[in-house]
Parts: sequence; structure tokens; C-alpha cells
Amino acid sequence: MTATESSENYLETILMLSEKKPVVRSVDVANETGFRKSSISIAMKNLRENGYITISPEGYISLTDKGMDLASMIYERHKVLSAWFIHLGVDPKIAVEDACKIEHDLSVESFTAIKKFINENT
Amino acid sequence: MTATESSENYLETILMLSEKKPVVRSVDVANETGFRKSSISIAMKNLRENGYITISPEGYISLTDKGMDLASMIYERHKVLSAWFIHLGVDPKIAVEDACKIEHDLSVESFTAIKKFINENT
DNA sequence: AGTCGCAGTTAGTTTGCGCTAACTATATGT
DNA sequence: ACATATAGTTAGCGCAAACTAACTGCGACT
Repeated sequence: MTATESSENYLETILMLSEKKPVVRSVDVANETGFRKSSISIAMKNLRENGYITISPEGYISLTDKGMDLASMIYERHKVLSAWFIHLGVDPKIAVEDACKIEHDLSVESFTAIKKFINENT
Repeated sequence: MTATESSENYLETILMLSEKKPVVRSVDVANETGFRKSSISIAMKNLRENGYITISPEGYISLTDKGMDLASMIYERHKVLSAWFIHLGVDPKIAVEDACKIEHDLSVESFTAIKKFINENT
């Protein structure tokens, strides 16, 4: 029962938004990601049922410990990878798009190795 | 009408096998990838209908120019990325698995930048 | 009271991609 | 001649993840 790529992306988005806004609602996730609110509604239901988030009666979304662990791992990858691509001269918009895709696919081993390498060589 | 990740993987597999064997058939792709031959049959039909491969009456699969372009691009990414991960100390098996995933996701810009960087720093 | 907009949900559809099961066709060995 | 193995196809299933359309519920204005 491991989270899918889309679940990981939603968790990351929730974490990112929670750093910018006092509360995060479904509609905020929809606006940020560009998906329809119906799609987000179903996705949030899944995340809730799998113990990644809680939703208050007002509709405010919070990450559980489990959700925060996953979200912060993905978010760190996102930041490290996009910064590195930008450092290599890639257009920032494209760098972020690419980071967004590969951040889900790397094993712990490879990401750790890349991160170590970046830290030692920049 | 751009090729999906699974299509790209099949094209890459066909190219890889064609370097090792005189002919490549559906069943060879099935054995290599671990998917069922029925799944491969349908996938090869798709690749054929989209102009990426041709299949002889004997069942021998050939890449078209279009198919070869895509296959060799993906295969190059695979080799560059997996070699680099291995160079960074990642277990070869894991390095290959990771390369197999991210090779489809990188933009031309980012891959070019990474490749250039690797060439200048190894 | 009525209407408007915003937030969220639900039903039903589509697409991609794997699967099993059952079939055909061809070759090969006894 | 017949059984077996190999290669390929087809039908039908299931799941994930997006979509549209239509609904509820709520607050705010006029």
C-alpha cells in the first residue's frame, strides 16, 4: 500500500501551500495544481482514507505525521533537484517541471548519492 | 500523439535486444520485460499502428526511422544516467532501475545539461 | 425572500496499461 | 496420425487518475 505518484504530488502541494497560507483547502490544491476540484475531492478522500491527511469540519487540510514524512521527503527532493538543474543552466520553469516528475522515481540510494555529490561539488 | 512511457520502454527494449539477437519477436520482448505476451501483443499492435515499428510476416520486429529516433534517444539516456549513478556509488541494479524510470521524464534541456556536466566532471 | 458565488461531493465517462483465460496456427517429435 | 510446445491474438476484467455535469450547502448581498 505505497502512495502513488499523484498522491505524493498532492501531499507535496499541501505542504508547499501550508508554508504560504494559514490554511489549505481542497480548492487551494485545485488552483495550485490546475486539476478540477472534483478530481481533488476524490484525491483528498483517498489521502484521508489512507491516513496521510485529516480534514477539519471547515474543510481545512492537515498533514498527519505519516503524510508529513512523505511530503517533506518529496519536497526536499523537489528543491534539491530543481536547484541543481537551474545551477546547470536549465530554464527555471523547465527545471521545476522536470524535478516534479523525477522526484517520485528516484530510489533513496540514488537520491542520496546525487545530493551528496551536489553538496560536494557546488 | 506523443508516445507514452510504456511505449518508450518497449521501443528501448526492442533496440537493446536487436543489439544482442539477430531478430526480435514479441515473445523476446515479453521475456525481457517480464510482461505477459498478451500485453506485449497489444503493445506491439499500438506501436505498429503509430508508426514506430513494422512486423514481418514471420513476426520479426523492426524499428522504423521514427521508432529508432525515439528508441535511441531513450537508450542513450538510459546508458548515460545509469552509468552516472553507478559512478556515484549506487548499486548497479538500483542504478539501472532508477535510470529506467527517469529517462522518460527529463526534458531535452535538462538531460543535455546533465550530460554536459557529467562529461566535464568525470 | 430570492439570487448569486464559492466550496465540496457524487455519478458516470475516458484512457492507459497491466492481467487471465481461451483461442488459432505452426512446427516438432514419437 | 497425434500429442506437445511455441508464438501470437482476442475478449473481457480491474485499477488509477483524470474529466464533465449536476447536485448540495452556505454565506452575502439587495
